[in-house]
Amino acid sequence: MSIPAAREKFRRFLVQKGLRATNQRLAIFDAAFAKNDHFTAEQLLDFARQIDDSVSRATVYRTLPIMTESSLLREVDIGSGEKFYRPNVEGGRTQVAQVVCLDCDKIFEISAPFMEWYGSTVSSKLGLTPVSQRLQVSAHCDAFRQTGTCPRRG
Amino acid sequence: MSIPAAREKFRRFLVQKGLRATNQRLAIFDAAFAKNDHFTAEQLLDFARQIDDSVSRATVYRTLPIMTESSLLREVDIGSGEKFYRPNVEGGRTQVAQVVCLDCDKIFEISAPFMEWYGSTVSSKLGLTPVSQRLQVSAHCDAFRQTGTCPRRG
DNA sequence: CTGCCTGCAAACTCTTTGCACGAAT
DNA sequence: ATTCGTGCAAAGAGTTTGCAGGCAG
Repeated sequence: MSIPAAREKFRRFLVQKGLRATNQRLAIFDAAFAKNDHFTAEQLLDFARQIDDSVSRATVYRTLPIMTESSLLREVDIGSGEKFYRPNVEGGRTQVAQVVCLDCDKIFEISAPFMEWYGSTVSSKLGLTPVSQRLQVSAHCDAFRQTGTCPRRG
Repeated sequence: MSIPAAREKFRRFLVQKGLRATNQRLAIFDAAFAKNDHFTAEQLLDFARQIDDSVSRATVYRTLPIMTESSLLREVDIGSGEKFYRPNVEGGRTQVAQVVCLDCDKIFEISAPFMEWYGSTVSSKLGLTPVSQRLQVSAHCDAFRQTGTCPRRG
């Protein structure tokens, strides 16, 4: 999905929910989709303010759940105190796992379609219906261990 | 591993690390192992105080990492603001996935040995060495959806 | 116009930390 | 004795919320 198309989808989602397409919400959208990488709420605030300096922290925190619910953003919790978000360009149907490098502080995403099967199998045994599944691998960087620097770092 | 054996292991771990086997640390241990279920830091504090009412919140928070490092406890982060812990009776070698029921608020643990394989496979492609992996399934309770109550709730 | 949205700042939750006292070795 | 551990309370990080004014529909 292209960025303009996603922007239109966001607009439509807002209208459909009886919400208003304010400048701030659209600036936050643009900030989120300008970088194709993971970001925190704070980073998103900084960037959204470069587009519209009236955007406040509160509005960012209020907009993030809306964008997550509309599956324009995916929430990525790596258990580090703060949550990460990332544009969900594919449309949100793909199952992905995160590989978090403890040296680079980088988050890689890997397709992991078997997760869905696993969730269903395990849940049905417990009398549950799966909603979502998260697989996360924490790892150390080989290059960092050998040379003391990580090529991906920065 | 029996509870007395685990208690002895904890004592030995403390001594070996040059730490002291204080009454508070042992009360926290006893509280953690008295219930065979997940608990939060706050719940552990309550329960430890029933054993030794001099235990403070700070000491609980300072003791939890020690017990986690000694692999007597396992940390379970379901991305809900607060962390959960659970006695690691088997010894910590087993790979487990968590199934979290969104209706019951209960955490089930399921053996998932393939996770280790997955972590290694994916990490090596990225030039990383896996340290740990977490798989978590969020699900709704079928019984709750049909009857409005969940038998496991409470 | 009406009512949702906003920024601000205060509140909140969970966890960590500085300090002076207290206890284990 | 010495040194580490403790409770207390304050601080900290990240996020949420109450309120009075502002802007979209």
